[in-house]
Amino acid sequence: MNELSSAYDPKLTEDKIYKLWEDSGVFNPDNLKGAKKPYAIHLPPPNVTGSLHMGHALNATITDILIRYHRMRGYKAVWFPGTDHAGIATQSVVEKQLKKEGISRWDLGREKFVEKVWEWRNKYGSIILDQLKKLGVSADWSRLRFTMDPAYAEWVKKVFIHYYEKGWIYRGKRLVNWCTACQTALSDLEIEYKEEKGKLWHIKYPLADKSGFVVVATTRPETMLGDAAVAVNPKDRRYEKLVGKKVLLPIINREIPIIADDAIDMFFGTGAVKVTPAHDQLDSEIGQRHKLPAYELINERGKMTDEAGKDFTGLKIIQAREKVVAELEKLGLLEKTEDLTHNVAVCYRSGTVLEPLLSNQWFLKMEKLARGALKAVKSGKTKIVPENFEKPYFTWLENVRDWCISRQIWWGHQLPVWFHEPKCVPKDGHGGKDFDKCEETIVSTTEPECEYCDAKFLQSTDVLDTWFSSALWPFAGFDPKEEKGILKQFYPSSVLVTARDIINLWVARMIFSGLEFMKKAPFPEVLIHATILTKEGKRMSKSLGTGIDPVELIEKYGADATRFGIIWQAMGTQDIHWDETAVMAGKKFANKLWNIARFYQSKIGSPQPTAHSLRLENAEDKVIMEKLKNLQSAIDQNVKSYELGPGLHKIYEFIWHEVADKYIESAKNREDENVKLILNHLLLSCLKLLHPFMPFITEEIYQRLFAQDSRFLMVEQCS
RNA sequence: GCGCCCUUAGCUCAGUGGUAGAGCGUUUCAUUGACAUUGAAAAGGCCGCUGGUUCGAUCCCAGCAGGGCGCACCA
Repeated sequence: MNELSSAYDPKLTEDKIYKLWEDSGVFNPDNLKGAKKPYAIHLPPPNVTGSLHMGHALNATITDILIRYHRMRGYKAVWFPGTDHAGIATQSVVEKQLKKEGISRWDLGREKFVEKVWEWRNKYGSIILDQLKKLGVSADWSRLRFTMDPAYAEWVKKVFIHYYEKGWIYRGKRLVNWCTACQTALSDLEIEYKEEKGKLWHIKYPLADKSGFVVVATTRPETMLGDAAVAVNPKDRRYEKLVGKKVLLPIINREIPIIADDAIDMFFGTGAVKVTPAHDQLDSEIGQRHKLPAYELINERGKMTDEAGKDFTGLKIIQAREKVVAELEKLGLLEKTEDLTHNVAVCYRSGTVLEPLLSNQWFLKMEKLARGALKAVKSGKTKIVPENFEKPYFTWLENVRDWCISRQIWWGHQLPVWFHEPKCVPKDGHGGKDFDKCEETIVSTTEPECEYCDAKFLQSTDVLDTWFSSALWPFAGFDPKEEKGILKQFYPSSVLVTARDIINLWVARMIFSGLEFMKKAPFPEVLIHATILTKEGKRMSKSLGTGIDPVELIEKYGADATRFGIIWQAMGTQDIHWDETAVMAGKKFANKLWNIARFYQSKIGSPQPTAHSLRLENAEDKVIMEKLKNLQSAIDQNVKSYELGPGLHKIYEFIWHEVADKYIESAKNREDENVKLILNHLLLSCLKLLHPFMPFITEEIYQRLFAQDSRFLMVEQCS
């Protein structure tokens, strides 16, 4: 038992202690002898787009506290870690990196590009794991998963085929949100809105009978080339007499009808709206109601098509807009131009303005799945903590549209869909027969063979929405040899710890996937934790330079201090305005604890008999023991209701101001034996209480002062 | 437009139907004592505003103002 140095140095402790834990195998529940009741949490798999930020650190710290707390209390606790391939997000960071070298993904081709992304994921995947380990995360690394592991991929295919066979997956040409930069469709949840200053052009559409004009207001004049109607509100008196008449669409010179539709807001613009069914969500709905044709003006590259007319074909959207405006001006049909600030839909990854356009995509019918997910929460089988996050969950599920699950990117799970070659290849000796019987599309885990001819099937080049695979996280991708056993023991898991921004994107989809494939919701509780913002209340982001790297804090103050600083501020679900002084307080607190241990070492030396022999004759002994008892049950209560910040504040208060400032100060003047027993009991109890929050220093002190040898870890000493 | 949340010390935040609390910062004093990453103390608050309920409101209720977030709209 070496003497403790006068100041605690996390650098001399943390790596050594982490190795001790890893070597002991206690992170793997199979090695927890005697533990019975399962306690399981799945790490929300971080995207392999880059390194972890404070949000991950908060999530990981909360989870580690819950896991360690339960492991210490005899639960068979397991934390399943892993990472997410994060389709579009990862693809786009790799593309950006390539762009710096002047290469596009098209230059490389699909196969080589995907290799590059794998290289990226290997690099960042391991950086992420190192970061988690530095924080002290006690996850079961022997069961690390990645959402593109072979076993995971098998599940993804199985799930797709299951839905397909139920008739819930269909392919259709629908209006989707198209990102011209990422060259892919996006789901409704992948849209973000950006406020932008634009213009509102008022355009005169001449009535076909030459009796006057209808003025429409638009922010996108170029789409007039694809107008199929002008719509007004049926209650709008101004246009009452015009409904049913026709206008002559300028430039294109197409006669289009004036129709009445309830969706039109009488008070915006002129109350008359140009309807472009192929390039606007609302217009598309109006188009369907009124059976209007959809003229596809804009292609997937964001350029005008032939349909836009000779003068416009091939122009970029902005060029087409300028040209249309110029033409209208020339024709004297531009009434006026107003400035307007409005929100434009942008891609959540590239920030590019999204184009609504018609595209062949695969959709998953949401009706029944959404109903199940709604019921799970409404019935209380799955609780969202705190409750107020239930409302947005309900609202989304109640109004959800079918989920566009196909993406035109290269990084991800290719759809298990196979298309017959365009032409049949006669089988030897059987030429020319039965070709029309060939299946055009087959859904299958493996490459199918045509029954009727020798043509090959080509796999769909689309990949699945990344959330289609993350939705399976609570049950997919385990080693097939032990999958059954793991799911039997640890499905459903005990709680899901996550951030509010992915409640619908991820949590809702895990719930309905779990219900569909495991017949049970994947977790009884969803803990929604705070979001960490800058001190000024701004979003932390790498690109804005407002991000903080948890590893820098760990280097500077130590992992325990970092965890302390995070949890110290995590008082509820209120956003955290990050304050580094809390981490400094953590560092000081670690040193305080260390010096309590030094005092113990110098005054008492060796471990004392345990609490059974305590006699409480002295008043201050009674008081401190009473306070300890109260603290212990308060912490149990706090952890149970996920109030980790308040719990930590109480432990801090007790250790610093009760144990150190009061009890130890008075103990200095005492010579009796009882004070040694009490101090022994106090220090050990404090280590146990604090261990889930600050695992390194507590383990280090425990190893130095209490453990008989290094096979004895805090984890096994605290039930 | 609909919904949720926030407003308490200089800063970041707790908290309770009955003298208002922490961390950091500030000021004063102490000093080699387990710890200067220390101890003792102090200053600093119409607990956003206006009404209501109550013997009593920072807390409960209503309204207002300011800030944040989500959803919808954004022609």
